[in-house]
Amino acid sequence: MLKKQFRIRKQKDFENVFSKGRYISEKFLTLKIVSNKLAFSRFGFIISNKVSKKAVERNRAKRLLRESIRLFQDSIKSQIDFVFIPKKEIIGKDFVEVNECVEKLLKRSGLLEK
RNA sequence: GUAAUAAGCUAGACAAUCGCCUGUUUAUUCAUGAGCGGGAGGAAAGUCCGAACACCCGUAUAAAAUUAUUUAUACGAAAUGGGUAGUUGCUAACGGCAACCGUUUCGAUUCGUUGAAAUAGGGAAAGUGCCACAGAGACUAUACUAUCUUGAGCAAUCAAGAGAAAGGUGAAAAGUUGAAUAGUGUUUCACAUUACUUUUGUAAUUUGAGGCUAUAUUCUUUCCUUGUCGGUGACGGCAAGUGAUGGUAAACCCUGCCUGGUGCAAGAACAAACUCUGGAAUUUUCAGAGAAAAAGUGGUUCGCAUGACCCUCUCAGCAAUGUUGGGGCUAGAUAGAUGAUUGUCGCUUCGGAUUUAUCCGAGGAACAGAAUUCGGCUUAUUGUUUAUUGCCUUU
RNA sequence: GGAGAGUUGACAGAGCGGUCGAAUGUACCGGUCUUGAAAACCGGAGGGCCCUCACGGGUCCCGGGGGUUCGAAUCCUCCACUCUCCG
Repeated sequence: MLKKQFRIRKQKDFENVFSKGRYISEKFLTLKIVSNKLAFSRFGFIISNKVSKKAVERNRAKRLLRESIRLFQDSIKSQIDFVFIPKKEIIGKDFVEVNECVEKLLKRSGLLEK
């Protein structure tokens, strides 16, 4: 789980990412990225009611994504805002599958440091 | 053994590593570290009811003021609309809960009663509406078949009228149900007498037996009214009466009771400090207009976690529930915390092995996530215990 | 978090408790017209299950369950789903 500092929380920040960012998508995940002026990277997650009507399933998906990002956090370049938008298919997936998908996305974006 | 219903309990446990939100103590570079703590439910859900709480509206009173208005306190009248509906009790309140009453269904019965289940259960004897199709007629009753009387006709039949017993239609047919006795009318049969007739026979009368039946009396039964007894009451028992009322109010409506409106996105403070005009004029307050700001205005803080709270005990009560004493503090996020990966043990399914209750391997563990709080209802759902009823098997 | 509206055939969309499996339009099928098509005109047809070689017949279905009523798409109630609004 990420600290509050590293999450995107403001409406304006989300709008900024949507208007200026580029996007990459994998099986059941879409990623939007844009650079920011801070010293660190920030992450946001959007899961709408259309993904699942049950709050348990939406929270579950969000927690898995955040846990996966936490593990990659040290190797990700700074000064980037990330927004993850999962699709319906994420419901029922376990941590290993989600983690693989996140890793693929980050590699394709070229923002992973070695 | 199995199924249904009702009630109760439960919602795997422990440990390790890496993380998240938060209370408090402490350190300093003042937003970070360290120490000690806390961190989802029985439904947190649906938002179907109710209450607390906050603001607004209206009314009344008081003060300032006396044209308006403002502030404070108290209350929620009337109308409309909405809700609710056996009785008594419980509750902060409820459409909730408990006990009882009535009704219905099923079963048992020694026919006196009794067990189980269900129950939105005021008023149809205040008024209005509706009752399709069928049927003669569906609420100011009516007359199709059949019956009787009168008239027309050779006859078939037609017309007018009577009465309310039967048939038929329908969910429902005019109205309490059934029985006994008396009895009027009508009709069938038998015998006898009289009249007519050649005879067979026909007509009338008496008697006997049978069918249908107006009416009367008695008994029984449903409802209603009155009286009386029991019960706080719903209601029940008994007695009397020249009493007799179709269904529908989850149709309008009537009656009793409840209800002012909006919801924590309520609302308050901070950032945010000012100028001008007008009313009153000392402060203060109200209305209107304007200006200003590093950025931020969908910001931050409060509301917001001591409560109709939880555990245990005493007493009262059939129970719901109330009460006495003791102990406890038990989530508080806001793009929204409670997660990830493992190990051991427990439960359980399948397969294999044999020592027949153990081992090995592969799995499984439901419904579901706080968002102002609480009381209910409803819906979803894992395992298990008890009770009742039904069914099957064995003794 | 809170407040509301709706759900009828393949699609849209009417529908007084009775004559309603249900108006009407689009789409579909057949026919007329045409060399052929379109348009126009005429006619037809909902779905599931059961019986039937077939024709045809029976029964259930207006989002789902339960109730009121002689009778429910319509009235009441409990759910499911879809959509809208509130700083």
